[in-house]
Amino acid sequence: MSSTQCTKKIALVDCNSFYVSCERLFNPKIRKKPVVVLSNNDGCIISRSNEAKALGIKMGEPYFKGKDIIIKNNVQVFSSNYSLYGDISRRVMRTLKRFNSDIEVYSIDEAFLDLSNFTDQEVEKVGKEIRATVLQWTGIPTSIGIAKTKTLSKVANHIAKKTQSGVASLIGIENIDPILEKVEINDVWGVGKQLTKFYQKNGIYNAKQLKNKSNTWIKKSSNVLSSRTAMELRGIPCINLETTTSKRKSCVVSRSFGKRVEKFQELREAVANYCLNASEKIRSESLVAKAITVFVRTSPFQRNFGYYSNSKTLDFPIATNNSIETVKAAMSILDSIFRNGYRYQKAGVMLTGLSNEEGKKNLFSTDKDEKINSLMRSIDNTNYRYGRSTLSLASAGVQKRWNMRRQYSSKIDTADFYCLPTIRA
DNA sequence: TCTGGGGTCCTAGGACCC
DNA sequence: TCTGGGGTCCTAGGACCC
Repeated sequence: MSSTQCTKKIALVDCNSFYVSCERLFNPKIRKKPVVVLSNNDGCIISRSNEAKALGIKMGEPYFKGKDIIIKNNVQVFSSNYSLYGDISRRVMRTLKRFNSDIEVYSIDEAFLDLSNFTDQEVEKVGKEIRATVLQWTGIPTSIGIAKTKTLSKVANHIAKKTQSGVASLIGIENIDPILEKVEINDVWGVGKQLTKFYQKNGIYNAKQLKNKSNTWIKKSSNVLSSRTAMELRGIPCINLETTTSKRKSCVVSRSFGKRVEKFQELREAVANYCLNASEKIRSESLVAKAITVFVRTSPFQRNFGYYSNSKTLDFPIATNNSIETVKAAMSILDSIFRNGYRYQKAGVMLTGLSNEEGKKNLFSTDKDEKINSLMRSIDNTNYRYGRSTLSLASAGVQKRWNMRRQYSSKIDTADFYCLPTIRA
């Protein structure tokens, strides 16, 4: 059997500056200009155009710290608009599925594709075709890296980002050591801050050096994940393509507040709202939760007011997705972890131990449960039709002074007819 | 003044059982 | 007085990803 037939060929398709590219779709005026998109609450810079990167604006930098450069260079700033990005993302993924229906949607802007069916010679051409098609059909520019393993396709993708064609393949290259030598250890997929520190202390500064370390040493001094990374750098696939979407195991809704919150009542409202969102989300996926965790905290960056952070978990007697029950549990947790005299910056709700709804019925199920379920269904339907929080619980409040800031929103809604761009002939 | 949000997996250590 | 050893399960915390 020739090597062409038995080696895997994995492509990683990554959208370039994804959130910025989405904003640019509907706003041609900002196409060649420096643009950034901010995180929730307009807190950090989480997407940058190449022009913005060239100005030295860093990924994840707090907005207020980058403001000087931004104003001086007339950088266009946008609050994040996740319903828009989610919608564009689905279009991109749908396009990719035309080339291979078995894709792994890895994140909102990335997907792995199995191109093993193509020959070594064809694969780069196919990559270019994928790139051109996505660009033509969705308007989103991508970079594509192709290699024998996922970890190596990440490496290839780094290289693709710097090339004119936007596509880079490591397939068919006899010795990739010279390439790996140029990849800094912290740029390797699976190597974060802590591992970088650890590897550097042990004389490992680039991908080639990690590749050549013995597996037993890596496993002993780190863990199995790290040895998998090293194996993948050697071209041996250890991380499978996850083409079937598995049910999630937890659901978190948490937000930083637009203004610091000090009043118990306001904190209660916020947590009740997060709880409603989380419950609705798991209901929409036919899941029930075994337990709920609530956490609150003050800003970790401004400790001059005193730092406080606490969380607590409650188990439900019977797994549930009923908002009335989750809110009640959340409120009782909050009662016990709230401390007076702090300026709260963030709170959140976590539903854990999720499982399928069908398993929920048991000896103790009653008619009352059925009534509550149908109530939840009609709340969800109404909110779907007339907008979120048309129907809510009294504890969720109406003022929402704690709501997040979104000062720079483009307000583009792909589901809204009036937001369609107009084309003048 | 102003520092995001949502996931997964692994490991160590404790509780518990026989 | 002497106080084993091995297994499982659960959880909290940490590290990583985008």
